[in-house]
Amino acid sequence: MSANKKLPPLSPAQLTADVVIFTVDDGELKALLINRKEPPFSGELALPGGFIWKDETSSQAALRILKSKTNVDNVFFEQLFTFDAPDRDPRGHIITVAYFALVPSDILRSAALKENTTLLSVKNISKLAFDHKEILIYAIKRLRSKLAYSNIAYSLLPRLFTLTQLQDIYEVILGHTIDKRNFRKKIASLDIIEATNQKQTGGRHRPALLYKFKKRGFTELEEPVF
Amino acid sequence: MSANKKLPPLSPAQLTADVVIFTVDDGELKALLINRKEPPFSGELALPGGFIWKDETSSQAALRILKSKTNVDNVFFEQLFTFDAPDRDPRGHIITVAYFALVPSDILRSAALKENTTLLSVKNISKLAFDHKEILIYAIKRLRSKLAYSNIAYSLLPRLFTLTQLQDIYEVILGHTIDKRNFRKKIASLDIIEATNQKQTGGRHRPALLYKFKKRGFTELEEPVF
DNA sequence: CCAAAAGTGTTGAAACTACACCCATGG
DNA sequence: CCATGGGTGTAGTTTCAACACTTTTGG
Repeated sequence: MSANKKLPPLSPAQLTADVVIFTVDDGELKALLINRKEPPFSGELALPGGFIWKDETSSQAALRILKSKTNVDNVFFEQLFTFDAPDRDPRGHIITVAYFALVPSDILRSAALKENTTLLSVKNISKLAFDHKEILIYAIKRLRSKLAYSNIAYSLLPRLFTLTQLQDIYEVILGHTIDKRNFRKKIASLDIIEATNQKQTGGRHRPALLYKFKKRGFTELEEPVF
Repeated sequence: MSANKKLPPLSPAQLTADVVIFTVDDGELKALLINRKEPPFSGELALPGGFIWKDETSSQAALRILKSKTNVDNVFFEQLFTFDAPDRDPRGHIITVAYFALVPSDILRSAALKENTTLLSVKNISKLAFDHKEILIYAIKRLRSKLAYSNIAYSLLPRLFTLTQLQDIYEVILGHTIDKRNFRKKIASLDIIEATNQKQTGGRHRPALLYKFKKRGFTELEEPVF
């Protein structure tokens, strides 16, 4: 912010917001993608995103985009990184503030029923429009470290859930299996969830106790969960 | 990036880059600040920063600013966060991509001799121009977690240093003392530094062995250093 | 010889890892 | 009664935290 006597030409960049919307579904980490109908990159897959409007912050724009795709806005959501490589958009100097959000799979599955929208396992995403693959890789990395050091799993599960469902979230995102007894001991010691008196119904096996998060909102942890 | 049939008005934001330049000096964490000579916030302290020029990325702008203040550019440096609250700059909608850098204290001390430039302990920074206090607080938080999980201390020390100097870095930034023997055991187990055959001279006490980082470049660690 | 910082090991506590069997339900 | 996933404890190992004295130099 220092003053310049003779001002050099300033960057006329336009601003967009892109949102990586994750869920864990069917044992896989998936992201919501849009099948682009217009150039550039027509016919390719891209992250949901759009231009930031006047009198709107990037965070408001990202939330608007999230809500337009999923109808939810009370989920975990944070700014990731700003991408501004000069050649990232063929239309010119367009920079993007990337965000990521975590949404329970039942909500995202119905969202993906909309036209042009798909829910894809990150393992099967080979190429995306713009630099969106790079954004996605960055988002996965951030997701892993946030999951290990916070309670954000609350944002991937329904209000009531079983310990096995919770463990699946951790195993899928961290990418390795975890011993069931050790996982339960660790989660109990973190004091972030509590048992309810309800049980899961419908399985042909012993019904699981249902748990809930003590706080459905971001809480940082002192020690990692595996 | 979805196409809009009727485009709403887009944000005409201008872009700046601000850089939090840290050092550890005299047992304190300090940041390089500029005494502003022109409005807005004339006479107040601010982070070094400036408008992003045409055909320049935010990272290039931040490095340009860093180099103009310190004459170094081979130090640890990364993007922090993008701040775009609509009222953050009284001149209008100006958003900033914030970066942070770590510079050895001898270099920053001479840099701070320039006019309008000062090196201030973060404990003594009460108020800054714009939202720069918020940016500084965010940077300190990021610095703490990066320090604990990487080798970035290399960027705060000369090429050769003593174990006590290294320990001081950790104690000052993490904000608590560390047992000397435990610190040395932990650092040794991380395998990121190695002893040289040189010794520190000049103290009226037993000379300390000088060490160097095996790699002077960012390396992520698996386990935290305290 | 004195002051000052460098350097070095051990022990008890806590946390982590690996591991196997019984339980409750639906079909 | 069988298949399926739910639920639970212990022992060995590793890591962590606390703690005090000897060494080397300069003045």
